[in-house]
This record gives sequence, structure tokens and C-alpha cells, in this order.
Amino acid sequence: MNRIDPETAELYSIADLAREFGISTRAIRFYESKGLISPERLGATRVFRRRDRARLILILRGKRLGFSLRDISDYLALYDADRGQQVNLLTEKVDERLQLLEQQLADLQTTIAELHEIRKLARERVVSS
Amino acid sequence: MNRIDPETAELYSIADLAREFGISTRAIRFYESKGLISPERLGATRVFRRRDRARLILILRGKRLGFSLRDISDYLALYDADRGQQVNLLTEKVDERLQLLEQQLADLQTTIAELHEIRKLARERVVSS
DNA sequence: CCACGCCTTTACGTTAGCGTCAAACAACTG
DNA sequence: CAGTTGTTTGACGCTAACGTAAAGGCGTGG
Repeated sequence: MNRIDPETAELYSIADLAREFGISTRAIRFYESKGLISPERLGATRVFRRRDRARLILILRGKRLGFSLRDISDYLALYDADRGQQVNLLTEKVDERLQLLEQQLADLQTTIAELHEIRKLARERVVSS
Repeated sequence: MNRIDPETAELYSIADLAREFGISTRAIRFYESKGLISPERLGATRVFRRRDRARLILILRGKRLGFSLRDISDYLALYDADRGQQVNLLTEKVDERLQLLEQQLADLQTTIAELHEIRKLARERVVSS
């Protein structure tokens, strides 16, 4: 347990990940410059492993949710807090996040319901015309 | 039906709404400049009615969901499309929106679940230490 | 009358999140 | 060996969404 298997640690170039996720290499470098990912180097060239790729997925999901990179950075820190963190402080921050997300969930459900309503009204209009 | 009752058409100053929603008057003017709201004028002074206030609520909800003002503008248009719009085109746009929102809903639920998981792991660590 | 508070417009400043060259090096390919 | 492809680090550009003065109009109260 906790052993790293080097065989399964696939390597990705920056272009690989850019292609896979439909983003620019510039964006990826930008995320690194903001400390959201920290790929290894082979000389000067960036080498990404599964961990970096996983983080990228979280970053993009955060963006779809409308979060700033700053927010996403904080969010990633919660994942990192695996070891050697004050647990109280961690759960506190997690709970903060959850509150925000549940507010967002409520907003989202309201909005979805309203759109369904609009569609329904539109259809009724068609029928009665 | 469809009659407007002038008695219930309350009036708000820009400062009223700014205070109520905890935003700046600058922001409200900015939203107007982008065509998201269009208050009446008394001389040069903006006069807001319930309709504008309702729109503001939708705007702020859109922002909490991470949408750009451009997106929100399009969204508001769906509400306006009450009368005299191509119904097909309307429902089409509504459905587009709904797709995005449901993607967002899925992202959100995943994220919430992961955070619950993190909290659970943190607590287990406390117990076993 | 004059200060005070609230309103207006105009305009420049700021931060985030990249896009877009530019210049340079490394490896492969014909 | 020249050319293509992929990488790097700057550095400047750009849009969105306001913040922040600056300068002035309108009404009210002392």
C-alpha cells in the first residue's frame, strides 16, 4: 500500500493534455504559473503525470462551475490536505465550500425549474393560437 | 387580467436597490449600460420599478452561478420573449440553456460528493490516530 | 445662502484569464 | 544540412466587470 507503481505513471506532454481537454498550452502554463499544477521537468520541458492530469480535470470542472482560479486553488488545497494538516481547519474549510456549493445548487435548481416553466408556457401558446 | 395596478408599482432609487442587494450603484449603472435593465427616468434620475428589481434578482443569481453578463443578458431575453417571438426559436434556446445548466448540475453534485468524502476521510483519520 | 446628501456623466485605473507574437533551443526527417 | 515540429521564456495585448475619482445639478435644512 502507498507504493507507487512507476509502470502505471503515464507521461504526458503539454500538448497532449491541451489536446485532450480542448484548452491551449498557454492556459496550462498559466495554471502552473499560478501554482495550480507543478509538472516535473526534463531539462526545461514540462512532463505531466497522472496527478497533474487529475488536477487539470478538477480545474476545468471548477471553471465550468464559474469559480476563479484563486477559488480553485483553495479547492485543490483541500485535496492536498491529505497528510499533515490540521483536521479541524480542513473540515472547517470543506464545510465553508459545501455551503457555497449548496447555495449554488439551490440557484441552479430554481433556474432550471424556471426554464422548464418558460418552455411550458411557450408550448401552451402554440396550442391556443 | 393583464391590467397594471399603479398602486402596487413601487418605486426604488438606485441607492435603494444597491443597499437591498449589497452591490454598488456603479454596478447597477453598469448593468444598465449593458442593457440588462432599463429603468425609467425622472429628469436625469433613474427610477426603478418592480420589473427592474426582479431583473436584478435574476442578474445576481446568474452571477452566483458564474455566468457572464453577456450570458445573463441572453437569459433575460428568454423571459422577455413572452410575446411576439418565434416559439420554436425560443424553446430551442431554452433547451440549450437547460443542457448547460444540467451539465453544471452534474459537476456540482460530483463536487459536493467529493467534498463529503474528504470530510469523511478527515474524520476517520482523527479516529484512528 | 450655503453646506449636505444624493443624483448624474465622463473617464481613467485595475484584476483576471488568458491570446498572441517573438526569439531561441532540441529533436527528428528527408 | 535545411526544414519542420514541438518546446521554452518573456512580453505585450485584450475583454470583462467593475472601482474610483472628478466635476457638476437638484433639493432641503439651518
